[in-house]
Amino acid sequence: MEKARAAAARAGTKGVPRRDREEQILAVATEEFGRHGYTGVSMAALARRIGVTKPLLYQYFGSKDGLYTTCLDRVGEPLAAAVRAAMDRPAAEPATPIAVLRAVFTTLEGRPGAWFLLYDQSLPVGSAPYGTARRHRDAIDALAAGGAQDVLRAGNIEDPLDADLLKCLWNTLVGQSVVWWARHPEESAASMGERCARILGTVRFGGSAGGEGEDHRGGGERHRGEREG
Amino acid sequence: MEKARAAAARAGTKGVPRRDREEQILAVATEEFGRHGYTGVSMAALARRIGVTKPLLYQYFGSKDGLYTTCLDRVGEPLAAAVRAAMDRPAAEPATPIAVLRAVFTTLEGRPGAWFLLYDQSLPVGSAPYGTARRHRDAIDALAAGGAQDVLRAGNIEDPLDADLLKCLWNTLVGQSVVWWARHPEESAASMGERCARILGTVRFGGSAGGEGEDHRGGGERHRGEREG
DNA sequence: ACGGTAATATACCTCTGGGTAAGTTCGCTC
DNA sequence: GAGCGAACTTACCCAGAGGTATATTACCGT
Repeated sequence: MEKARAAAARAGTKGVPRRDREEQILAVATEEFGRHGYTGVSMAALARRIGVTKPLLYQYFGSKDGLYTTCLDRVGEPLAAAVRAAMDRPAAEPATPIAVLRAVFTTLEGRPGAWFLLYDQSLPVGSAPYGTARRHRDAIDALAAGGAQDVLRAGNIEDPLDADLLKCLWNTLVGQSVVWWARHPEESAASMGERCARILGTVRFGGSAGGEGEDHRGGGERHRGEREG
Repeated sequence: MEKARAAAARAGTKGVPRRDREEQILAVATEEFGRHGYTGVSMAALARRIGVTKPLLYQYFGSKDGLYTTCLDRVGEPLAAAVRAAMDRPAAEPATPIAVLRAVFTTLEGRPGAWFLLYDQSLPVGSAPYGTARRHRDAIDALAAGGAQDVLRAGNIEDPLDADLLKCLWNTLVGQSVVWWARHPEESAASMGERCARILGTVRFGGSAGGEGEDHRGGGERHRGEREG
């Protein structure tokens, strides 16, 4: 009886301590969620990829939401902290966008796909991960908003909508550079920073200076609630 | 007998011709898919939102994949055509990125969320929509790649990876401006174009000129297959 | 050596979602 | 105004996914 059992069923411990397993699970889960999104990853498939079974995931993280939320916190908090640190310059030199970019790269070294967890479209609206992701996004957005406003004011633009748009634009710029990084694993955080500095230092939109209206001041739009979907 | 029937079961035609229904379905589906992604939209929920039932969707479009693919084609082809037209300038004036942006806005007027269909992460890898989306993305990417290379060459940068990164960056920049537009429906395509021109004409990354390495020539990296996930 | 507990598996439940078969009503034509 | 095809619906099937109860094994301190 034991032979058949041992061959078919290999239940029981594998000698991996909980902390290690959790770490491993979080690493793989972050990668998978980052690649396929929340709804695109099934717990069973995830467990299979890790080499354990579903109940283990539930025992350790309670639910899919719990697992996702944990992954989310593990990336969102360091990220916001890093950005905040990069923008808290001595005030002599204005916080350059490149510095922020470098900080993000450094934080995400080894797990670039993690960025996506914050911007996952497939999160069910109203779910716990949805709220958590939004919280983290908002934290980063608030920082980016300040920077965007500074940049635009330097160009005589006061329209708050312009600033909001620039903020969004910048955020996805950061995001996409991370995405590109994820597809080029041979790059290090440092080399990514240099690459971006090089590129962004070169681009000039629209040839010369502003488009068709220098010294634009917008104000017609009242500030609205900013509530999405 | 007829009263109870009429109240409970309202089967039968509603007098809407097939073409109109299809158009209506495609409009709503595009919006929903754009907002929640492929996996985030269920056929039943979609049908409910339209005011019909599931089998009708299947009768008209065959499958969820078929519906999504149809939506995809309805946005991807005009988009690529518009971008191509915007870049096919008389060669005197180099195709400005802003012109491309305006073309995209014009094409997407009234359905800004449609952009997302091309970049939906939640598409099951290997599915028909996945392939179709990729085809359309590639078409646009090819156009963007040319522009990116031109821009970088103007700044003495030859590294093909830099060009590829800039291409991706630009694409998501376009995408995000569309996303922002979707959240600000009071903006027209024209006003979006102006707004973007204004903003992009103002931003200067890194203060002055290039970052920390003028006249960079990269070549160590061989050109690779470029195959994602 | 041994019992307790931590680490794991099997087997199941339930609900949702893609997809389908067969029936029902309307509008138009002869 | 009878009938035929197009426009719909109700009611169902089945696979897969989230989640759980319970059994099983291995490590570890005594």
